[in-house]
Amino acid sequence: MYALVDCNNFYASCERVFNPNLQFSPIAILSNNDGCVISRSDEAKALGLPMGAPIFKWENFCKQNNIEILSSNYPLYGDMSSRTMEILKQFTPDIEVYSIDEAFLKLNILDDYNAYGIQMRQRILKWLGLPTSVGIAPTKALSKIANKIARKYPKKTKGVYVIDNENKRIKALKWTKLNDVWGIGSRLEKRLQAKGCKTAYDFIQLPDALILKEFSIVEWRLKKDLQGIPTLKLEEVKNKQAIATTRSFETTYTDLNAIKERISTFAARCAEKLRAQQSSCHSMVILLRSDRFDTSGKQHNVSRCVSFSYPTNSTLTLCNAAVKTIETMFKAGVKYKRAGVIVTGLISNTNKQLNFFEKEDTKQLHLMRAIDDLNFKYNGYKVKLGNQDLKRTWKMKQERLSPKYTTNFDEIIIVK
DNA sequence: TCTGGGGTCCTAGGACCC
DNA sequence: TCTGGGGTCCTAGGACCC
Repeated sequence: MYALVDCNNFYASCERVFNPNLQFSPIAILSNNDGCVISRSDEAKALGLPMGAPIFKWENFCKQNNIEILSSNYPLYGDMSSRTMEILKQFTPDIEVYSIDEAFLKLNILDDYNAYGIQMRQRILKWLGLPTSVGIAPTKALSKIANKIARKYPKKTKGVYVIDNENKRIKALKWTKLNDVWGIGSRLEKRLQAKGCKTAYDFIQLPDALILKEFSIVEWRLKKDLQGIPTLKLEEVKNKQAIATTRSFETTYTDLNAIKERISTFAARCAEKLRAQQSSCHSMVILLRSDRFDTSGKQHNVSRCVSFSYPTNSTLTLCNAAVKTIETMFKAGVKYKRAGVIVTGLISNTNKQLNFFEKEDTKQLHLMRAIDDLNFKYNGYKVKLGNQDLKRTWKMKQERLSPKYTTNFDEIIIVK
């Protein structure tokens, strides 16, 4: 059996743990740059504040309804997340950390799955103060649905729901709307509706042959999983395949130089992330996007891939390539709103293959180590390249940030 | 004035190989 | 008139996830 353990309203719940004043008030957490709402407490949901609401349009609404608005505090959430996962690992080593706030567990116990789920839930609540929902079923896709039921009916289920027989499975599938199925997004929902499907149950009535012919192997696997035939397995902990640094700008840019400065910083950040996990990349994708909300402006969305002759994690190499590439992508007259760098083809430093004709520049390796050491030592005062945004005229908007209670001694909670 | 960011997986099509 | 088949690798783009 598989269990899916999911923290309820994770970001909002993390804030509550350390700030009792928020215990009963509606809360909304904002995205980077304080742009839109990405997490809400149950009270805020009940008031009608939608997910993804751009805050500038909903500011008054929040004020009228006394919704507390907070900037996102990723150091706090990341730390609370790893504490949650540590607790779950006490129950089984077979765990897949699926996202910051949820994990799949493979359970091999003989009886009473419900009691087991209750135990997991209570331990996380008691030790961390975080409420969770637990769904248990024979497959991953079904455990997602069980989880949704537990979440939807907290009183009746006490936060834990187990699908352990055919009746429950069929009932759950008929209850689940297409769009609520894990793996069915809005596009797929439309295509399935055209086939006459409304619920997950309707979807699994479609014949295998039709699914393979008109959809793909992905949907076929999903169908099997929903039928109770385990097809989606627990994913091993594996190295990342890509590392990204992408941002929306706080304003739009029409000036190539400004974009070059930003893209150079994104590339530098990717290089730092690579070095931190002791790996290198052999290619890099540069993205450039115009303002999608500016309907009158010219739209221009491009991405371009660059390959290196041998795997690298040097800030110099990545920044230079990124800046050179962006020059070829930029179109004058377009208002650009977002850009990013993604490094792919990641390989561990210990077994990277060098090019036969070129020697790895060891000087650069030493330089990078020196830069990383300095940046670590003088936290906040970074050594940067000349083509990065040295003046740093922009800054991330985080006007309502809570303290880093668990990861910074200066911000630790004070008990009076 | 102000609309997130970081990932994964799949497919199609082209280039190239024997 | 007739011109194979099977494979890999790469890139771009789409869809989906939280």
